[in-house]
Amino acid sequence: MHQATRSAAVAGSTGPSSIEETLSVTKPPHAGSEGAAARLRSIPEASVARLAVYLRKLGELAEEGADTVSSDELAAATGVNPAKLRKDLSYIGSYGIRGVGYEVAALVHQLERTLGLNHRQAVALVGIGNLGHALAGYSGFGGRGFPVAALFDVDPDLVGIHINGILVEHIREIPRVCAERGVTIGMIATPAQGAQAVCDLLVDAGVRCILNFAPAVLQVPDEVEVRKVDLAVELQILAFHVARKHVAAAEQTGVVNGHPVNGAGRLVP
Amino acid sequence: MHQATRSAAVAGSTGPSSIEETLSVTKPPHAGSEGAAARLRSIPEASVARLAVYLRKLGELAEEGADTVSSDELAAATGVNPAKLRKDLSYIGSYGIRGVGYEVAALVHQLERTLGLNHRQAVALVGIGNLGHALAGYSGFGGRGFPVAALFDVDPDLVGIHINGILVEHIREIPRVCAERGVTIGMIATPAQGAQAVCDLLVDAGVRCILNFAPAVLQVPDEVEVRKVDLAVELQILAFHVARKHVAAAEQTGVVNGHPVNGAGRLVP
DNA sequence: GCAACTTTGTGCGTGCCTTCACAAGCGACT
DNA sequence: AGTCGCTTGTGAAGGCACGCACAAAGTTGC
Repeated sequence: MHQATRSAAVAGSTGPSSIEETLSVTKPPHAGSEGAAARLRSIPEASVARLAVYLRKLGELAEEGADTVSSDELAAATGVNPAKLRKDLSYIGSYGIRGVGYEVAALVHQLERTLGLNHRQAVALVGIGNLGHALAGYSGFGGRGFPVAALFDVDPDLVGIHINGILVEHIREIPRVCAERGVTIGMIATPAQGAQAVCDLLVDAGVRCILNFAPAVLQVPDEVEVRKVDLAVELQILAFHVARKHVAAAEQTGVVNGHPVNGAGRLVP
Repeated sequence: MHQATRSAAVAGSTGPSSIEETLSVTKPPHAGSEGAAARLRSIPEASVARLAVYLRKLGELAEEGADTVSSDELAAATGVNPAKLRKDLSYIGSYGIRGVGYEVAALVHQLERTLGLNHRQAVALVGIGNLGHALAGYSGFGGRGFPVAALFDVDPDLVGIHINGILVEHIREIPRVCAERGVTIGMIATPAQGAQAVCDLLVDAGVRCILNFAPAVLQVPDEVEVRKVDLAVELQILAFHVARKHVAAAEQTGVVNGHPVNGAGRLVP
């Protein structure tokens, strides 16, 4: 494929690069360094994803004027097992009060610190097509500490226009612009063909975390983190469940769309 | 919360409702029914997601005129361990030829059958805002067997207009329109506040699979499958990794942004 | 027809994630 | 001050998924 030094980034729910470091908690002495570094490294990827969900709900609760929440309340509101929630929160420290619950404000603060939201993360978006245009205008980003700092495309009709006050520049400007504006996160919303080239540009520009919307598998160096959002795959997973429910229902009645089926789910001729 | 009879649908990568059925392969005799139904039910959710990725790559290979692929080739192209790929494919049956590989055309056919793509899945999209508009115009759906059959919103300025030739209708029409057009999959791209109400309408209309883009946890009956795509959470996960890499780099040099840090990653005053 | 090579299919060990269950701790009430 | 009730934090167990490594099976070459 591309190069042997590159690792394929699948980046589903189980991130590969974070797992291999997990054993570092077993590292011999290095005594006294039980601080943020060691703790951050040991949080399971699955828990990190949920921490972000807790944080959002806590924000709502804070606006409603809540002082404290119990793990049961927060778990119910976020659709999570209460024990799992407590374990998730225990990864970032003991900020709960037994017999009372968690202090909302304090927990929000700690979660934001853990998730790196105390620093603004400048985001660059490449690919101003259908989806890219929507992402560029999505208010949910800037409002949550992820200002879109740069837009890129190759289409001469798009380069030069402004979206939400941000200039669309040619992708050849990626290295310069990303360095100037301190971009830490890149989003790729190009067609599949161009995705790898854009990814290489971002990596060369020093971007180490990438959110990939293109239906392509990106090859990146080990130190780069890629997460993939694949809408077509999401729909296909749902289609699988539609089919599953369909067959399950057929087993009950023995009929699919008016045609009898045998045990193998095939139409009986 | 809403009702006790509803289960919270988190639906990350590990779907809850599909797992609990997995033991059904151990179900006593029912001899001879080792067909599609039992097989479909026992495929792990993680594998289903990868099957969709394999299918896309196989489609490309077919266009390039490839007759067969080995598991090693396909695994490299999709960023997956070859053994894992073979195990994934084994869930849908033995369609490989030892010493040769997999016949591309046959495998595509079997994957499409398993993923329920041999039937067209009509999709309804609710919420024609920023993101919804992009989704409505996203060519990746219709081209892959997921025609957008209906669009809904509450905004009177949007109801009545056409997008890609499809009329935007008021959400109060959801029950009628979804039934008429045989909608099997719903996509929710509304703001968080309205998501639950829209979800209830879809469920009442008979939709059993939902893709939720709204930053809200939906409460649904057990028989409904919800998958969530949360862009803000994706970015926060990446922000976590930015922070992690940042601290890791600081441990190497002992310096963050020109400020010395101690083992806990805090600035030394 | 036989041997050597290639590739699939899978049994098995390992490790992560989840969940249960309970001890420890904190507050309130008497 | 002591006791009761509630909630956190965590040890331990079970389940699922991953990946190695090898046997089974088919193909190619002689």
